[in-house]
Amino acid sequence: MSDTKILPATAEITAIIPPETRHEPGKTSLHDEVLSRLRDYIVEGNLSDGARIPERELCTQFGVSRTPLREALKVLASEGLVDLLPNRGARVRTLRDEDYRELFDLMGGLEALAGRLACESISAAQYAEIEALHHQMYGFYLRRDLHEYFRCNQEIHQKIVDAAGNRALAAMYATVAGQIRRLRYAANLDGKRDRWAEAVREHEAILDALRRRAGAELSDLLFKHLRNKRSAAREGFVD
Amino acid sequence: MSDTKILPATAEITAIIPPETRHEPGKTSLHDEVLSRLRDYIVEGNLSDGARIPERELCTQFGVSRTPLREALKVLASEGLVDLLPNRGARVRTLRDEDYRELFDLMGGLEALAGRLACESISAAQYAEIEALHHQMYGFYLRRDLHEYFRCNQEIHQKIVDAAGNRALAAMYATVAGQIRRLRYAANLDGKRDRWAEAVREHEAILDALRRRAGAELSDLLFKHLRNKRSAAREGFVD
DNA sequence: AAAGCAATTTTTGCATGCAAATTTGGGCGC
DNA sequence: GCGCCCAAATTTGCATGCAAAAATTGCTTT
Repeated sequence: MSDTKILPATAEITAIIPPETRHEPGKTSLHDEVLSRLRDYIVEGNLSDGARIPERELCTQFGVSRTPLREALKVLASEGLVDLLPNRGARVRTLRDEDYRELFDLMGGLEALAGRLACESISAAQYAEIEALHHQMYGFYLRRDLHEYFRCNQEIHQKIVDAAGNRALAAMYATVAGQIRRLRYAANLDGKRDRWAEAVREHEAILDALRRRAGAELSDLLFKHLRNKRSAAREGFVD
Repeated sequence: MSDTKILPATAEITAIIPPETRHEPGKTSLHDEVLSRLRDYIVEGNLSDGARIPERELCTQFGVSRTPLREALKVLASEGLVDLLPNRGARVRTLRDEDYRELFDLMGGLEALAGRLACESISAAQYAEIEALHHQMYGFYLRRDLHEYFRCNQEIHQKIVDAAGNRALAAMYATVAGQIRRLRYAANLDGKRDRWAEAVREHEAILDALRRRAGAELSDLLFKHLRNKRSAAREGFVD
């Protein structure tokens, strides 16, 4: 049996929408509401790979008609989260190894760019935040707290992207990160300690390059860091 | 004159779609049809910045109902080509200087990545193609044929992206290129000869790095090349 | 006349309807 | 039992209907 299955295909998605969200004054369109909810739901891995996305069922769960739901599905398909089969409905996109390989490289390219741009414009306060996160993360590494380490790690990378001050980049980064995030990581560390230690050393070099505002160097470090992450991901570990 | 007409408006909806598209094996849905037509139409600059996109009119022009058109608009909005104003329809997105700055940097980052990846996997034949294009482009430079030079230039950059062999990257590149392509360039070269000559030299360095499969170096050259292009674009010239 | 304002028209957002495509569930021959 | 075929049920793609939100128009008041 596949342990990637989080919900059975027929599982109830009931009560996703707290009733008040439909009446509240912050009146976003139903389309936007459905779009972000469904995206989050998929990104967070609540639907298994290749699972059929039943329009009618989701309509009742979200309390909307098919029109806004179908609009959301088209957008999610353009983001690469969903496959649309002509006359055969929508499915959660299944990413093969090759797709993950490409996405990690793309993420590496985007982070490399972010690092370079961040060096041009990062403020002292922004740098200090990242440095603080780095030390925090190091603490989790020493304590072997993988979960918290991972959270810190993600936040550091996100803050570098933010520091780049490029909204177009941030948007694309979010899309790629969303696709990758569906990958589940092994909690078992056996045989992965080396990679973890290496990742921490890489992060130290990254922080150092950022401190020196060494854009091209940081760019290179970040790409290579993601490359290594890509290899490690295949073993089920992501730093 | 408001010649926003894409297809002749026809009373009979059934007659609009060329028959072959309905029977063909590669039969696309109305949604996809409308999406790519409308995207091309906008990318090619046929609609002016900020122009209202009148649903009803486009529906008659494309010969479809509002449903597939609205689905296409949502996707185009997520691609950044269109702005959706709540209860007030869709407009062609107006990009300010700051947006172009960001997009050129993003493009630079993507091309930098493409160059690096291309160095890892490009075939001799692919390299030869690019080299041939480069020489062709040089010819147009010598003859001061800006239009053909520009076409060659674009093709070279596209071929580097293709050589990277990364579909996720290619898709993002296409999206960014689409947004940037709406920028119109001046045909007047006065005072831009220097930048043109510099761009040609940059291209020579790029080709040389690619020949040597010097990934990190090529990556850096490409980013800087795009940075210079970004500056030149503000003067109305793009190499 | 210009500014306000109410009535009308148009446009938008979403729900629903309908035909065509697909899936499902026998029944039948082998 | 196992495949095959065909009718019923479901699902999909798109058009249309309808109420609410703008935009437009025409009238009034100053």
